Amino acid sequence: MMRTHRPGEMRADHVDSTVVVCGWVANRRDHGGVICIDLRDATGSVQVVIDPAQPGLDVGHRVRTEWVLRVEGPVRLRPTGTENADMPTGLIEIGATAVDVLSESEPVPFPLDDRTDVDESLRLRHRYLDLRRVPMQRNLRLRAEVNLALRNSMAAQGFCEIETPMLIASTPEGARDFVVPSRLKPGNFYALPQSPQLFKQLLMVGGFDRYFQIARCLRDEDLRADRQFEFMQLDLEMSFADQDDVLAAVTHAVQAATAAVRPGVDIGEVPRITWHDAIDRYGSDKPDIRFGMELVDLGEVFAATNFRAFQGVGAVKGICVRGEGGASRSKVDGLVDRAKQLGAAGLVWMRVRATDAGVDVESPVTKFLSDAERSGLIAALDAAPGDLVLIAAGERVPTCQVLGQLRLDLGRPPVTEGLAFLWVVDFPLFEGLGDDGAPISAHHPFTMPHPDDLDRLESDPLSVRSQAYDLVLNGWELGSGSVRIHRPDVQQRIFSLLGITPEAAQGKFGFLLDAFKYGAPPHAGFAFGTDRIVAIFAGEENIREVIAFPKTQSGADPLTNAPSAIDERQLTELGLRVLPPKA
RNA sequence: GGUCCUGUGGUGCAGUUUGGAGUGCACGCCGCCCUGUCAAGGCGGAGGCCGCGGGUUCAAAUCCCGUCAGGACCGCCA
Repeated sequence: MMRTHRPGEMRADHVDSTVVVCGWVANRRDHGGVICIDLRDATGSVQVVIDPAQPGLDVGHRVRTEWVLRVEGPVRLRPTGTENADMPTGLIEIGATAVDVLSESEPVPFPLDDRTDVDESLRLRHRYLDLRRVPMQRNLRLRAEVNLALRNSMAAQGFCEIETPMLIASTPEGARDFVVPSRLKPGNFYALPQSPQLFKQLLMVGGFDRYFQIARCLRDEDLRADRQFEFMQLDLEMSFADQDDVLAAVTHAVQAATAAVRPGVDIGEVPRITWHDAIDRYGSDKPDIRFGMELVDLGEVFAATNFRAFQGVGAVKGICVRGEGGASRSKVDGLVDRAKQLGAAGLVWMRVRATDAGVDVESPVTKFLSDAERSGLIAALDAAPGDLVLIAAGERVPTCQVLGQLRLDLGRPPVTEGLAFLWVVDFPLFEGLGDDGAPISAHHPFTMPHPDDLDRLESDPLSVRSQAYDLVLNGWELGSGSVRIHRPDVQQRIFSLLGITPEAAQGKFGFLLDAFKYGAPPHAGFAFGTDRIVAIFAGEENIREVIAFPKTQSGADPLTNAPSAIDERQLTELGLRVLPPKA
């Protein structure tokens, strides 16, 4: 028998039983006549006490950190005064009667305690050691809990789990594809899926009603703290369902995931905000609603202003930063620079001060403002002495976005604080006009326009709302979905608006359009990134901390050295030749 | 493609602003001592391409240029 118990499970009620435990040496304290070892496995650690004078136990002096031991002996209460209240197993210890060295270890390249903040590339090069550390153990087990809860929730809601292929046809839309050369058809390529989007719609045509998958998605775009080449999504699609049905199903899943990792926490109904309101109030289509500092419209206050910068603009908006009125001039100048860097023409700042007459503002632009304007903006922003007011003016959406970013810079709580889910609904169907004058899909070209806006599709496309929606958590975009177009005539109108000819559409998505000829059910779906939701649950700002083997920012894996060159023979087999590097 | 930050014994840092001997701290490692510690303790010791290349200088970890690696961000991510 290899073991009878696990180190972290040992408690006082095991006293007097003889146990066998296995694990790694987390720490050793060799006092000469007595040796204390903390033996660790996935469950935690327990103190093993070795008397090296006993026969066969002098090996205790040789034992080093990260050696793998099998220890046999009675569990006993620690002598009075030597208990360790900081350890769950701190009341007891194992008095070793036999110690087998199962594996020796060279000195490890970095400490495996959780006090040391080790360089990340070193951690990744020895990820198998990093994984032994408490934070990675905790994060990956948390991730497994979330996956399990999501899967159980989907199953309980009657969704059928179906795998879709990894080797698919490349479509030029969207993100850059990873491609895989075909051996049997040299010169041709598969693409790795950016998402199972088209397949899940085909599954609806195929009569599967409710599909889900925890799917691997791949996009060859530059990496970020919240973006890897490969990432996981809870992907789902529902037939005979509308937007509310999808939102309810996804809400159920994230409620279950939250409850799994935060026992007793019920996120309740997830609030909804329209895209328009999100931009207006938070300057973002993924608002972090854990804190206030909302954007306030000052258009009325400055309707008749003599201040040039506020005249004839789409919007004048302000935020009130509580208690920042004492900010240094250099900090305030930094905010102005930041606003300009974000594309604003400028940023007006005002310190709110108490005066004999009440409250007033102090700013380089005060002389351009009337008494009514100053009191009006103070009232509109509910500003109090000691506050800092920031005002931007210009085209509505970009102006809101600049203030929205400043709001985050100045007020965003740490990632570990709070869970604020939010639905953002009524996205515009198109996000703008391309260079060729044709509108650009905000979501993807299969998104159903809002029924009330359908008749403006051709006349005023940019005003058309879509039945697309995003799920946001603490200001992170978790995922998005939409009601899909299932009618060929509507799809055709969208394609022609987008400047996609019927021939081009047939070439790119012909199989989907063909499928829709044979009785496509109305359907809608969603997908959200599980790496991101797990990272937030884990209190990590970086999804690499919740991925077992992530890539670096340059897309490399320091552990396996991917990507790497391949043999000439492999290239020949695939009909490929590598070009010399650009000079 | 771009902006910014970082790179110093195995690890984490200080030293770089103002050039002057690889100087320092903590951990780890090796040896000896030690019967109750738990980040054990005491004594002793080993360990350096200061990321790499070039330049300036009598002299470069330090200044300049380039480059590589890691990170944050912009672009990009239907």
